[in-house]
Amino acid sequence: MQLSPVMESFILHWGEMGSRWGLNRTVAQIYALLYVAGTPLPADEIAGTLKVARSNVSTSIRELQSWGLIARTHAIGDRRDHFVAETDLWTAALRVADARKRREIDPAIAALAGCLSDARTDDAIGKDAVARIRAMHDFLEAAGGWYEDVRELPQSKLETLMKMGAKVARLETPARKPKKKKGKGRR
Amino acid sequence: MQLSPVMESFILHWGEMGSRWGLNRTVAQIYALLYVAGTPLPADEIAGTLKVARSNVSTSIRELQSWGLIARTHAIGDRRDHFVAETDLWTAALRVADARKRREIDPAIAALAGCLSDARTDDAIGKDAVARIRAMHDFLEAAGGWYEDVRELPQSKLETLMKMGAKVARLETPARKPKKKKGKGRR
DNA sequence: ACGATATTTCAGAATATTCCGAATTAAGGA
DNA sequence: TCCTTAATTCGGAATATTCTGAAATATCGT
Repeated sequence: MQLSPVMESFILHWGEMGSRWGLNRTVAQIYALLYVAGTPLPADEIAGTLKVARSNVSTSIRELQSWGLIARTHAIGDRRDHFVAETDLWTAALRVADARKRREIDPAIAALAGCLSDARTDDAIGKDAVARIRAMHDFLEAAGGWYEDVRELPQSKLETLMKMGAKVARLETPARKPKKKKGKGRR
Repeated sequence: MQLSPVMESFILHWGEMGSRWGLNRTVAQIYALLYVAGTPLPADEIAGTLKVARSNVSTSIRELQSWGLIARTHAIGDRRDHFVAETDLWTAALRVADARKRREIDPAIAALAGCLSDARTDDAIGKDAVARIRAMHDFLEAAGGWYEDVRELPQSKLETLMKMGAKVARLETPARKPKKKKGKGRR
């Protein structure tokens, strides 16, 4: 696929960004390419466009699928798999959040629970240290529970909530000093 | 400092976890150590306890400070710097969120804005591709704006909101099918 | 079943990151 | 000031990650 200058720079920026969020460069770039392209692309064309090995694309695609960020499609008269990016950004963001919760938060909670359980037979640890570990466990559990609650809301509702911003809470704190902002108001 | 078995396992788990969130192992372990210790510790003792080079501690401490996760303190009659972890987890989480927004989200928005600006003179890019880039820009900007709104709320209000969970939105969607859950209800 | 094309696997090369330790700089105290 | 101790810097070693290219495997049409 022929990349225009802006597409190229978009993909490059995404590569950077992705690596800060725990994806590797290739994975991030493939998502970016599929996202701008907006049309299904076969693996070899992805490899050619991004100038990476075909095998690398194969691995990266598997990872993107594990995040739920791309889907496999087919074109008639073409045996090759084609891939499309999830272009709805709410959906994409929630997929990533789901995956991170499942892979990182949940195991962390479990590990902390394990620590707390072990702490009962560890006579070298202080009460307050245990209390701090418990605090962290409870904090993560509360955050996870909140996420699960919010996650069940329909997307439209989430969008509304986000547009409302802090107004939700303002209902309960009517008297607040007005926010001073230098830039032009958003939205 | 003498570590009990549970403390050690806590620190080890944190090292794992931290590396998934973009910190390196040493940085994460130092935070974990200071967090369980609950008391200020000098750099050389941190190095000794975690069995890492003193210089590594120096570097890692600088990074933890840049995240606002630890603070420097002093003990009378001791020339050495001592360090304490931020033990309030709300504060810590918000500090990390602030830093990530500033370091990652804001620059990404700027980069996308740059792409959009350049797109006006890029005649090889399609209208719909530009529209998708714009969609991503707007999405991030909306998320960032929401975060700024929410960020200004006092911590107590945030805690309340979190405890309320999805009930906030339920006010506006009164008729929902009851959630079926296998486990015991939380809280 | 066979050949053609598509995909995946994997060992090791290339690259990037983390970490150590020696050297340097900074900060007291006498 | 000079000596002692604390802290930092930084080159390069150790380690971890990513990427490639060749080989193996799978899939499809005939």
